[in-house]
Amino acid sequence: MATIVEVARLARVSTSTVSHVLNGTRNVEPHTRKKVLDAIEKTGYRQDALARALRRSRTDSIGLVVSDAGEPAFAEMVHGVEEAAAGRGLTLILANSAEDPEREARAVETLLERRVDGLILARCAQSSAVVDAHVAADSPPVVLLDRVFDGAPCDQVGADNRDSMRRLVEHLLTRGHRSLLLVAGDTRVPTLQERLAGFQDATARVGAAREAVAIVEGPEFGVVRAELGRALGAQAHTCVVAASTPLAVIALECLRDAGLKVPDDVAFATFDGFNHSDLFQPSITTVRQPAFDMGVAAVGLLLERFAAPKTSPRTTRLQQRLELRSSTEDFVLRATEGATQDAAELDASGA
Amino acid sequence: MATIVEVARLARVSTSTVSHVLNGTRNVEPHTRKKVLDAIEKTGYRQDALARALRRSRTDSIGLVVSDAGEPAFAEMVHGVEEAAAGRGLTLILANSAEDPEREARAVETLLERRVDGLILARCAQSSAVVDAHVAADSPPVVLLDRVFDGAPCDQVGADNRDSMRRLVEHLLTRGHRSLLLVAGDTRVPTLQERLAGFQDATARVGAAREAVAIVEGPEFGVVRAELGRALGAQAHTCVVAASTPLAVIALECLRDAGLKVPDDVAFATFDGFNHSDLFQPSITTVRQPAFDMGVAAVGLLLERFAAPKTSPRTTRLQQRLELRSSTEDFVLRATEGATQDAAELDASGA
DNA sequence: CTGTTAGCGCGTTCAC
DNA sequence: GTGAACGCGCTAACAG
Repeated sequence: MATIVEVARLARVSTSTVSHVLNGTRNVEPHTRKKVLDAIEKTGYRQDALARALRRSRTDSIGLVVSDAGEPAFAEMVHGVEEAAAGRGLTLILANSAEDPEREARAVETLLERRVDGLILARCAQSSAVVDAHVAADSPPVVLLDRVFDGAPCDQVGADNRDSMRRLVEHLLTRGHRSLLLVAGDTRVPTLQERLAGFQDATARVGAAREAVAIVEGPEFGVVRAELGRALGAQAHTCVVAASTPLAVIALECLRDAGLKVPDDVAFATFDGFNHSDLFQPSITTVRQPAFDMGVAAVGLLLERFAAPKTSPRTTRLQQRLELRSSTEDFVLRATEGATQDAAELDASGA
Repeated sequence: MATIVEVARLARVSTSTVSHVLNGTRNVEPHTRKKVLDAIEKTGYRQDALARALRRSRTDSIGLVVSDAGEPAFAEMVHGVEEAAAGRGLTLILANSAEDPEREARAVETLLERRVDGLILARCAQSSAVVDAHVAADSPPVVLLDRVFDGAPCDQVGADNRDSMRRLVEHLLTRGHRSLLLVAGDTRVPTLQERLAGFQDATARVGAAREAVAIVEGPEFGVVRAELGRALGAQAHTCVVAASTPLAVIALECLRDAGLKVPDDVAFATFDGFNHSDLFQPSITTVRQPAFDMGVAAVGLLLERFAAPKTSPRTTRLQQRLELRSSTEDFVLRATEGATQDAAELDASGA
């Protein structure tokens, strides 16, 4: 590979002139400029981003660490981040922690060694103190993605999980459901914690029938599955709500094993959801995360942070879309008087 | 950030000793070693990957360009590449060409500027000559992923598309189908070209009923959709086969619009497919691409290429899994004599 | 076993 | 408008 020196020699100018032609950083006579460009063409010269970065102490790259590259929602965030980054001339270094705090810490370390200009982190459930330290140190700037929390010392992009879950459950209540089962999962994860809170917000309003509301939570998928199986046997719920796609998979499997059909026997709704839900049965009511846009927004925050390093941290919450489908809409409640009455009240109160 | 010089000063040794402690590249006395480690601890020193790479002329990074980061199959490949790369101490720079030759060329250029040690390319349909040139130049080493072709001047990882399609169609023929419709898509894409060839391999054996076999191809999804709508109206096919997930989506929509139910009115099968197909109806017979493993294999080839730069290019074809589901298995052919007879023949011939 | 030093390729002063 | 020279932080070759 040709270097800038060879280009300069061939063009009979100094390396600094070549550099200035390349970067447009000062005026150069059209004639010499042409000589330089010709020499570049002739030698097939290509800038060395390494040397350039070393000298400028800027890499024009950002790092992204996701907690589960296999999950479609995260894949979409990656997609969004790549799109936005490429659009701004930033290259993307991608790492996957696979929900392993140790791998996450190593990934962050590697990215810092590579001197990324900024860092976007979708942290894992039990993120290590090492990572926290870097987040707080904030050099380079960090944006937390998806799993955000109040009072974080840096910029964040999340979804309005609590609100969306509340809206979803209120809708279900309006339709007359009183016996709901939430598959909440690992509530140490902020996202799932927020969704649980939203569920409680909504169900708290129906004091009377509250004993009919059940919540299955736990960090282990196996445990959740077992408990869910028990819960489904113990009581007939009219609607099951899953707080994420993996949990929805477990729930749907459990329902199938229990011989319960959606929506004939029980209604069903989930967060995140499945692609192309409209094409398949059961067609599932879904709170859809704007995953791509969240990735884009994260890059946006990072760039604004580059421009204004001192301003105080901001949190962006993107709105989720409630996609109503037959899994809840076609479920026919055998209306008891109480339920119908409650529903009427809720409607009247404008939920 | 502390540099190696400060560490050396604090430890009262030379920078080269620090370097050797860091890299384990020569023996150093336990005592001085400890001094160095303490100094590193105290200063919070971290290696600068940029300077290191510049000096060693190796970045320990690889570049990956995919043609559609939004497609789950590619997302899985990315996942596999990341996993394998991280496992070998390589960081991954990701770019998405979004099926745009120009973006692809820019992405490759950027990765070369960043001096990646190797390049993995899932090229877009109309890959530019610029990219071809780099592939041929082979510095750094290139591995073609997914969209491979005979006689490529570099290593490749693909799937056995032709074989798998042949197996799928032979299975369908065995079940008595004679009137098949293939949604082939953009046959300039090697993958789809191979699947089309496999389809023809299999159907060529049933000479008699051949006029019943239809193929819808074309680079534009919109055109495919329109043609498919016409084809479905023109003739009653017993089975529709989609050559990829996006095509499957179009096909399922067209079938729905035509009022045809899967599998009651028509059987259906696809390549790549949808996640969690077992949980939904229609539950679709799918030729599943080992996307993750393909990503892993690509990194493997790259590493072997690092070790042996001169050996001639190799192509790895990973086997695809045929997942039979109710979309084909529950379809009941109103058996004409001819069909049953043909099926018996095929069975006897051991397809 | 340890230190000195040259340069990897570039951008950027500071002179002219 | 142009060029010479320095240094970003590190490793490798050589010297002791």
